[in-house]
Amino acid sequence: MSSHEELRAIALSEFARAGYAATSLQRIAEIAGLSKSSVLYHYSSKEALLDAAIMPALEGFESLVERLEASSDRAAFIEGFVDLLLEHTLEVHMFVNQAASLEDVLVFDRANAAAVRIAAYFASTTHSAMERMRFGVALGGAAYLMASQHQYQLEPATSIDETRVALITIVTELLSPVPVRSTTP
Amino acid sequence: MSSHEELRAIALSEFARAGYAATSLQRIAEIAGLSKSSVLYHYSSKEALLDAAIMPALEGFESLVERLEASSDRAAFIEGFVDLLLEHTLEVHMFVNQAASLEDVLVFDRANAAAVRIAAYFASTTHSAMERMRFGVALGGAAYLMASQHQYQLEPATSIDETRVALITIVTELLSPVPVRSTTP
DNA sequence: GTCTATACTGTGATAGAC
DNA sequence: GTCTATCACAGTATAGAC
Repeated sequence: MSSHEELRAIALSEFARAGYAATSLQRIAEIAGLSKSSVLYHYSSKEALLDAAIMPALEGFESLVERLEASSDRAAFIEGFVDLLLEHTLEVHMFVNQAASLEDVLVFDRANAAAVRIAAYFASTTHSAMERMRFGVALGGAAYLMASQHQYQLEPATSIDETRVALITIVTELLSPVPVRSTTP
Repeated sequence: MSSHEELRAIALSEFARAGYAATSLQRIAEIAGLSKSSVLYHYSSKEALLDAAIMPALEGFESLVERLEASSDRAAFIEGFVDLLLEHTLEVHMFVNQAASLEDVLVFDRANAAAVRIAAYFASTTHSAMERMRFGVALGGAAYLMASQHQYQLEPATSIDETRVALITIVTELLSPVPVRSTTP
């Protein structure tokens, strides 16, 4: 692995674990076995390192949103969303845990904007506050679950496939028209 | 409002908005119209200020967990949980967004521990991975929704009461035995 | 491509005057 | 209770030798 790629991986892992602000270039350099200056040779600034770490996941996310807006295919969106969560655990963790505090960073701006577009899309398909909140709980909950599974390891190791199927099921249920169970006796 | 209380309120708001690490004592002092030193007269350190900001919400959370463990009353727990979310929006926002990066801070340690106790409680009542994930999505999603509603204001101002009822409904549905809709035609 | 040395800024915190 | 002055330190970033 090139120094470039290795630094990106280290940065992503440390930014996700300890937080962007709390992670110094010094620490990243130490883990890589380099000096601070060498790190800054590969990436011209700390923020450039953050950009590089997040970018692939961000682009996947943005293209997912575009496909949803173009096709309105909800089932495909849900599958793509869950797959994105599973594939980019660390980046999701960062987004969930630090998007708020990094709102002035370009790459997080774009991620936030994409999230807003999803919210706007679902808001435009319904006028019920109840359904809008179901969307929020579903997508936020799935992302949050992935983010925290990465933190606490108390689950008896559910397999990736099992996780994937369960998440798709739960999100699909929440995004479907309300079953109105109580009013059909 | 006393300086003491005012500083606590400012700190909570800034920590939640910009993040703990990214908020300097200087900034808090400026907002309060004081000097850094005066801030440090009221709270002996930055972390002491964080403790004071979070403590009331944390105690409410811990007592909620204790009541759940003692009574196993799920409905009461869900109501209490949602009410806690609505009452302590800023603190929830902080917990969701920064618990990971502040794990070495005492007050967040306790909050994390309480969250783990909830997860352990629900894990002990079922052996199905599917149900465990439903718990995670429900509680995480509700907390995440509250945290992000505070960020983006794109919702057409859902009332507190409406929000409360919707959240309780959604969480209750997710924590109920799976309806198995597809296998009962 | 990697290093040492350095500049500069901002941080949390302390001491002591008022 | 609030201030100014000062501290020691860590932060990002740059310059230049090798």
